[in-house]
Amino acid sequence: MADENISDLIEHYLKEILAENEQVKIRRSEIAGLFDVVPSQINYVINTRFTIQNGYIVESKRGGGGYIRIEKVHLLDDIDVLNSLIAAIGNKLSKRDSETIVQTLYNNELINRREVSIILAAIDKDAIDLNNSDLTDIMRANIMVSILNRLRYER
Amino acid sequence: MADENISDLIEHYLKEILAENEQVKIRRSEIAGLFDVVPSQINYVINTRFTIQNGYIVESKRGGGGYIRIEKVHLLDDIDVLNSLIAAIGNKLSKRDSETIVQTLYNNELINRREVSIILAAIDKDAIDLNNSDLTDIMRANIMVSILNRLRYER
DNA sequence: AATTCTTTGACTAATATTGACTATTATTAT
DNA sequence: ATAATAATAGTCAATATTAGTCAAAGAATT
Repeated sequence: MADENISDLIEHYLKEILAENEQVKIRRSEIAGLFDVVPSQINYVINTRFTIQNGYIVESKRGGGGYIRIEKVHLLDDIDVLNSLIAAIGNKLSKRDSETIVQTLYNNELINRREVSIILAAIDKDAIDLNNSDLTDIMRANIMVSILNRLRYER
Repeated sequence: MADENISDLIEHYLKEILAENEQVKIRRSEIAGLFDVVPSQINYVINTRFTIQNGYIVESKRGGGGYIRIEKVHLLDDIDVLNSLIAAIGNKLSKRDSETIVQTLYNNELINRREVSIILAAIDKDAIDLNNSDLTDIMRANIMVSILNRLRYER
C-alpha cells in the first residue's frame, strides 16, 4: 500500500468519495494541485481507471466554471449476450448482420419495439451512407458497439 | 452546485420562472444588473441555452420599452416544431447541440431516459469519429434527423 | 532487454466573460 | 412632419478560464 504511485493515490481518493456518493464533481486543476501533478495526469487516471468497463461514466465541461464529473453506474448482471455480441461484431458490420443483432436483442428482451425502431433509424443505410460501403460498415459497427455498451448498465 | 458559472445561474433563474409561466419577458439591462454582468452576456445565455433546440423561441424589441421574451414551445402539441428542429439541424450538428436536442425530446416526453441513453450512444463522438470533425458533425446530423423522423411515427 | 505503465508539458479545444461598436425603436424638440 | 436624442437590444472579436490530446521521457515490471 505504501508503494503506490500517484495515479493510484488519486484513484483511491476519488473512489473514497464515490463510496459515499453517487458521483463526484471536481475541478481538474484543484485535484492536480492537491497531489502536485500536472493537470493532464487527472485525465490519465480517469482514462485508465474510470472507464465504462469499470462501471463509471465521466462527463466534463470546459471554460469558466468547468468541471469533471465521475458517476458510478450499476452494471447489469446478465450481460453475457451483450458481451458476446460486441465480441462478434469486430470492426465492420453489414446491414443484414446488424438487423440480426437487433432481432437478438429484442428476442432476449433487452430492448423493446420502440427501441428497435430507434436503433434501426440510427444505423439506417441512408443516414450513415458515405458513398463507400466499407466505411458504411465500419460506421455501422461503431454505432452498434456504442449502443450495446450503453445497454450494459442502468443509471 | 454552488460553483456554477454565472451563465448557468442566469439560465436557472430564467428557467425557474418558465417552470411556472409559459413565457418570461425581461429587460436585458435589468437581468444584467441583477447578476452584475455586461448586458451582452444575456445574449450569450440566450444564444447558448434558449434556442429552438432547447425548446424555446425568443423574440425581442429594441428602443424604449424594449424587451426580450422567451417562450416555451411544445413538441407534442405542434408537429411543426419537429420540422423546425430538423430544419435547424441542417446538414451539420455539433455534439453540444445534439445533447441539447435529446434533452429537449426528453423534457417534452417524446422519449424516456433509456431512449436518451441509446440515442446519445448512437451519436457519441467516439462511435462516429472519422478523424475529420466536419464529417463527424455531418454524420451526427444524419443520424439525428433519421431518428427524429422515426419518432414522428412512433408515438 | 523489452515491454508496459506513469509522469510531464506543449499544444489544442471548448466555454465563459467583457466591452466597443452597431442597429432599432421610442420620445422629444424644432 | 422631420430631425435630433434617448433608450433600448444585437453583433462580434478579444481575452480569460477551464479541460483534452498526444507524444516524449522516465520508471517499473516482465
